Amino acid sequence: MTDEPEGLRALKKQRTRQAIADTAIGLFLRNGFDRVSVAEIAAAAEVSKPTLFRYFPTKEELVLHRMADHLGEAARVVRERPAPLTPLAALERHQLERLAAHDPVTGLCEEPEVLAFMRLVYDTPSLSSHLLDYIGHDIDALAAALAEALPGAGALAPRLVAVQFIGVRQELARLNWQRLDGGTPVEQAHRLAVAETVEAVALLRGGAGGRGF
Amino acid sequence: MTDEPEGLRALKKQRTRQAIADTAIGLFLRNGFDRVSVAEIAAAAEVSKPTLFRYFPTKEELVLHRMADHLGEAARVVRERPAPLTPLAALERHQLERLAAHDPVTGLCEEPEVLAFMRLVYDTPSLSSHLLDYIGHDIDALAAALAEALPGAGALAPRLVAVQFIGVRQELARLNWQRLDGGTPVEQAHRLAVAETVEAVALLRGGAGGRGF
DNA sequence: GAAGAAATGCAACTGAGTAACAAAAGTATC
DNA sequence: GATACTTTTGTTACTCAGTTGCATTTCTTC
Repeated sequence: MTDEPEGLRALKKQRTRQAIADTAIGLFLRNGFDRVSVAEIAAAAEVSKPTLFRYFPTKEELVLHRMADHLGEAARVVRERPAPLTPLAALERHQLERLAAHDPVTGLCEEPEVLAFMRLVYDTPSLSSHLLDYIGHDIDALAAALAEALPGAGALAPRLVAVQFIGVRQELARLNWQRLDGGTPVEQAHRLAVAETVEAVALLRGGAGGRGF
Repeated sequence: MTDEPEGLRALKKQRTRQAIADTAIGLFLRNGFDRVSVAEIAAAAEVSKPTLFRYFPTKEELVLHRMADHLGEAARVVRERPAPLTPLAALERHQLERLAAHDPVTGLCEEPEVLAFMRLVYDTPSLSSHLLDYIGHDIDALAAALAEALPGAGALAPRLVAVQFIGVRQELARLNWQRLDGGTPVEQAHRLAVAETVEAVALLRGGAGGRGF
């Protein structure tokens, strides 16, 4: 999976990177993103400011890199789907599985640290703004995978479907988090999330026309 | 429409604002967004730096405020649609009208300054990133209008349809611009844009299921 | 025309991000 | 195990976006 170039040097790099990110997120959660300076973070992590920026290109990346792992997940799901499944069916199944596992990417995770982390991202404009950039790459990847899966569909439809699916997925994740953060019990939130996911995919599959739109 | 609080003071304010924005965009088009500092802009516009920031909250706004006029247009179209039209039908008709008028918002405008302006926005990461924030507000407004138009639809479906429509509209606009910027003649680009708009709305209305997704 | 309000300029500041260069630490070679 | 080489780090100083406080000018109002 991930290259482990081994050696003492690489090990220390990983540790430093982890230490910086942990320190930063800890401070952000305690005091708010805008009220912590990178200089403070660097000092708390016992590292100089230039070093900090050698590990993370921007202040926002200190937070958002944790979400980068799941980038391109939708595209992978489409590519690796078993033969009988349509792309949308595979995406739906995968999404339901992630919901059942209470995976943070779905927004449905009751862990207090995760909830606080998501609140940090959603409540900080510069973070949620940057998050949209990530999502853009996700759309690109999914569009490519869809075009590959349906060679006869042209270039436009896959792109549009990718925009729609990723947009909807993101919207549902935000909704899931909002409910949990608002105090809704997990089991209830999970039932709602499942129902909404099924409804959303049905909407994507069957269109909005039949519903009066 | 727009308040005109009259008076010599208000007039000068409008003029100053216009002068600052024009100066800034001129410099950006000439040298690139990242290679012009706000200090330069302020100097060229014969204004101090704090004054510049009293008119525009960020460097990006100097460019993007020109797109703010059309914010909430989709929501308005839905609210003011004539009785027999469904929301999607009204949005489609309006979009086709804007295309016929070669309205810059559609991306289909051959004016060299407009083309260059859009290139500036699309090719500058911090600008296209900020543009997404605008679009977010557009989605919110359309979601509200759709929920109003279909009281029985619940809260979820209107939101999802809004996400889908605005996302798709944006994608098509980018495509239109790319073609014109790449040298495609306007008439041809217009025909393609019309066809794609119709196809996109058909996709939204009828769903992706029937197309193998 | 004078009093009050609003807009501007000036100077100095904070905070993100970068560049140059020197010091230190890890790796490889004999 | 010392030596030469490469990578990582710290220090200092810088650029640039955006802000603040205060004095000054400019418009409005009476």
